Amino acid sequence: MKIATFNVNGINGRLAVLLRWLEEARPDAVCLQELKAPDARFPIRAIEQAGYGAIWHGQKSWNGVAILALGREPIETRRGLPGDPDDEQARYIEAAVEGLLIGCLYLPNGNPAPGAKFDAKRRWFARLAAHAAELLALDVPVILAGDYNVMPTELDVYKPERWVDDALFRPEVRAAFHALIAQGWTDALRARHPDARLYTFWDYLRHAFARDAGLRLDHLLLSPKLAPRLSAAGVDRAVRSWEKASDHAPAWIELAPARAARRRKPAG
DNA sequence: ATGTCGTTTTGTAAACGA
Repeated sequence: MKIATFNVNGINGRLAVLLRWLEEARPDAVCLQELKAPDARFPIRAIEQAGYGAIWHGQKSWNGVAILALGREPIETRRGLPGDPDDEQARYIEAAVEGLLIGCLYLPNGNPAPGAKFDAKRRWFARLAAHAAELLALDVPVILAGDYNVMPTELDVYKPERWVDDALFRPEVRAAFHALIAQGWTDALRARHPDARLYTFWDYLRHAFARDAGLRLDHLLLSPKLAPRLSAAGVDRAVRSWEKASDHAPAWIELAPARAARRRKPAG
């Protein structure tokens, strides 16, 4: 089973890119972020014609998240992150797909830092951690995928010293990410590629992609029940080079069938 | 600072957020 996350940066402006990638990659489930469209303008017909069922949580101009499932309808379990009734930004949606609970998230950018936006990012992160802990307590297979707007370590930044004061890399935000991991989650791409420079985002400015001046911002976190099934992970870098590309590339994982996880190798 | 996208609108150019 292949599961991907992709910040599309405008689902209507990038529809041709999304459809081409769906056709080529054929992921079984997809988390999308930055739809930048209200619910009524989600291109559900084109998505269905590509073979996918979908649920979405849209918003005019900004944010917006969706979950796609190949050949089936995702069963929505949550819309919006709990913990703040005044939060009206469309940044979280959750669904059951093929026995898997999938949380799709778009964490606030938080710039400029310090400031009100940075404080809001930290509060949203705290709410995510609280909800993530509740998901772990369910003791079911869970994946939390999306644009976390965090580079977890220096290996995830083309030039770390330039980013130390940025909301995407400040110590408070990295600490929040590592505290989340410490709950028991597995950062799937890093688990499969411990030493590789893997980026999922390249700025439109200053020919960042041509220079490979990238950041790893998009992450797939696996619950303990799911982590043993991780068989492959990667980034579809080429998508970033396509015409009218998003500034993010899709990140993906492959999971072995559930029964394979029960086979244990002898210790040692 | 740089400078590039998609989006929206007291709209076809400028602002905003990323």
